[in-house]
Amino acid sequence: MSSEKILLLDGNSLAYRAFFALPLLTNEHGIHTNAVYGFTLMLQKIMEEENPTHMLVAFDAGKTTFRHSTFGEYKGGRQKTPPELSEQFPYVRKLIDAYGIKRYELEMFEADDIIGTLCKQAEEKGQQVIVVSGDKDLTQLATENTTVYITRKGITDIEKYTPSHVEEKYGLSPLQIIDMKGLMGDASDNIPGVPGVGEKTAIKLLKEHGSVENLYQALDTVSGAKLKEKLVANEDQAKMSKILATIETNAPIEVSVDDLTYSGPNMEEVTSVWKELSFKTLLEKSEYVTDEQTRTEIKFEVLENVNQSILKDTMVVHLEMYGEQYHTSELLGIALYDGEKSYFIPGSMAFQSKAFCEWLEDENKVKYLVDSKAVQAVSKKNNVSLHGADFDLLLAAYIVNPSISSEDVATMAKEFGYFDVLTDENVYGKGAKKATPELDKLGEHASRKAQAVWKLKPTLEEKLHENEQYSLYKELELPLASILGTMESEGVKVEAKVLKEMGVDLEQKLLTIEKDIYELAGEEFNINSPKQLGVILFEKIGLTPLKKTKTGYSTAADVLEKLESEHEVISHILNYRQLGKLQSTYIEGLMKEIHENDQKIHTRYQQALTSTGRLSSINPNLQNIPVRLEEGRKIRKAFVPSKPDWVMFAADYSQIELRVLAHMCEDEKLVEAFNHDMDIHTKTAMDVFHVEKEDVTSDMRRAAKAVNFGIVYGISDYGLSQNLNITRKEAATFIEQYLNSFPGVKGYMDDIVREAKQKGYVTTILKRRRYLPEITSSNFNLRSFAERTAMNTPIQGSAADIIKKAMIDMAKRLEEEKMQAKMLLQVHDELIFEAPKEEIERLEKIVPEVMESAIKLIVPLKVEYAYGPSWYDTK
DNA sequence: AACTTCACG
DNA sequence: ACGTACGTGAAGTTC
Repeated sequence: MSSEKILLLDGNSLAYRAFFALPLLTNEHGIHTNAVYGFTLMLQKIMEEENPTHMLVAFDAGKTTFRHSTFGEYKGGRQKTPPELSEQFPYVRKLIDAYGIKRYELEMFEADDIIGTLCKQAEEKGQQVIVVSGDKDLTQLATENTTVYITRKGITDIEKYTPSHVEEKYGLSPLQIIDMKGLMGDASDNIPGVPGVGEKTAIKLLKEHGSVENLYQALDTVSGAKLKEKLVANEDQAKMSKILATIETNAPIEVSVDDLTYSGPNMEEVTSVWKELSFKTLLEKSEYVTDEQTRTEIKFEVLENVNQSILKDTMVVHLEMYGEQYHTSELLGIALYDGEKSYFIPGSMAFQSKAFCEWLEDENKVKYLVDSKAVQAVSKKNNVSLHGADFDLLLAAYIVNPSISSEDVATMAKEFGYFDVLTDENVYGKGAKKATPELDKLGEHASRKAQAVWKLKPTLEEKLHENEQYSLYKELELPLASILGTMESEGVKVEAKVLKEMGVDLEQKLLTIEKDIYELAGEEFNINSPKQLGVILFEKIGLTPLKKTKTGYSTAADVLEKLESEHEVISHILNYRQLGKLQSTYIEGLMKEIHENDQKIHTRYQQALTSTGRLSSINPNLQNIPVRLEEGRKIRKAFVPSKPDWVMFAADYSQIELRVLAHMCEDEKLVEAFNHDMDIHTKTAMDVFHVEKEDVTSDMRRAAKAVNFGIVYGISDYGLSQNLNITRKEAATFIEQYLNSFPGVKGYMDDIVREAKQKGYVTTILKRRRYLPEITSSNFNLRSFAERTAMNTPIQGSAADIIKKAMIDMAKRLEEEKMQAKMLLQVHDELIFEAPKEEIERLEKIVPEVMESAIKLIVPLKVEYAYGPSWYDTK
């Protein structure tokens, strides 16, 4: 017997199995990938275990097969292949090609028949044959030389059918499997068999008689009158069923076993398909990708300090910091790369180098960076201003696809097909084991990052151009990074004393409320534990639970508010929660973040995180400082100017999201409302409730306001009903009335969802993109969510575009006017400045002017502003 | 690390 | 029939 081993796979069946075994995964371009992924895992495993010399994947060619001429309803009544699966077949084929595996399909024949035919040919050649499928019918092919692998639950779990295993399982020979199918039929293929005969009876009959034909010859000896009757009545059908179940082993195929030699995968092509489909786990695990040996070696020179001679006109500069908190963390070293040579300067000495600082400041020296905002912030701390930032890897990757959202160079690089860099976690370790590596390793890591930036620049820039996003990236995000870095580094002064006094006061109040609650509850417990609180309220006191969470009773504020009249303790709990939040998050939390040296808080803006284009703020979050309730709003009294005789100045866009909506949908009434600067909620109430302005009650206005919010969020009757505490039906009526009153809005909502389905993504005014793979999902929830996102993202994202542009214009204007005023914070639709009193008059003119003209819409933008001795007073 | 709650736009 | 309003971050509890 030859040492050749042939692997014959049933492509359709395995892809089906994979599809139903795995949840519906998608990559960022909206392609479903679960079937391809599962197929890949099976393929990897089986090839590793079997090491075949020959391979083929067979596919079904079309709907009609030769079996249909025997039985028209063959495979009738089958559910249509879900579109989520059919769209994956091209990728399965592509992957097979990349592996260098032959594939074949033949008109009028099924994959089974191709496999059966090749199976016999291979056996004749003396090859060992392995057939892999998810379909048990294939077990009829098992012989001494052929083993049939059938997938079990999951994807990589297989059952191996040799003739003896078939015997063991059914008490039949492999060929008798066909007879068995003939008698019992097969619901999935719509093979009728003999009605009333199932697996048990079929096996029993075949054990006695051997085959369908023998059975019918000896029908008299069959015991059981009813059974005999059924067999007689369905003789033709049984014989036909057997024919249908028989795999053709003599199909007119045009390939022969000799064509199927397999010489191993082309891993470059395989990984490129993996990249396309975002198979991150496979890419990470792949030796090809992560093995030290396959990673190209890099050279870098360690320098004591920066000398003039290495500083070129164009370079990558990368600051390697310990962790992401660059405001406080240690600068471990600086990597420089000029396209040929890599340098690493350990420690923070580089900023001592006059040559380096001057080079950073020189706008004619072109810099490529990983994160230009971080470099700007750190530079500013060293009294240096970064100029000439020309490429920012983090921002470029984010604009191409905001869902990437990793700050790690290796993770970003991998997305774009570059693998010669390690993850920070790999180099530093994680959790308790996290530590700075030795100099060599650190230098190599930083240098690899620097080189990755250089190599990735053309790839990303090409992608940006292709998507028409280059100017969004280069003229909006990149200059903004520098401004944000400066704002972060500038920081905002916070009076610890003010917070502390509030804290003492709160402490007292909390203790009192705590005592009251314990008394009313009749026992002491942890009020901060929803679980314990739930037991007290809903079991001990016996209130009615109105809502449940995954883990138990919901004790969220909206639930408690509905129970307020039921028991006295509720209002105390709500009060306790409110004050507790202030104490822990805002008093204690913020005090921890005040820097010793300058009494300031330096937040970090995440410029490459949100999927809509907004910024986010962390360590601490300064975008959610209380304002709605007076007690909380007092926190803002601690936010003060950094210099005596300066004031805080805040300006915010009024109704920016609804104005953006008006701009995009061009609804006549909405546009007119803004052109006349009407109160938009009142106007909405007038149109929805068909009343005159004078007759709009406060409740009507409140409802209209909620509807407007709903419109911006991607309206749903349920959401609105929750918000307004009305029934879903009433909410649905509101929405209908709204959309009838503003037909342009309805048109926009319909169009944007249709567009998202067609393109797979939505865009903002400045061509920011968000991919929405789930918009074509057959899962109602996933699809609905994607549809609401499709409606909301262009609105929220365009508003983000506008304020970002305003920030750039504002920074420029302040510089041109040589003003001292500083932009300190951005809170989505507002900008907060500090300025000397003398500049206020000019700011009152400049800020609204600049913000209102940031981006021209078909409706005016409106800015309101206020100033005072603290952030609290800017109302 | 997941869940719940709540602060903001 | 399905069950959710969009986008965030931080704190505290529980597993």
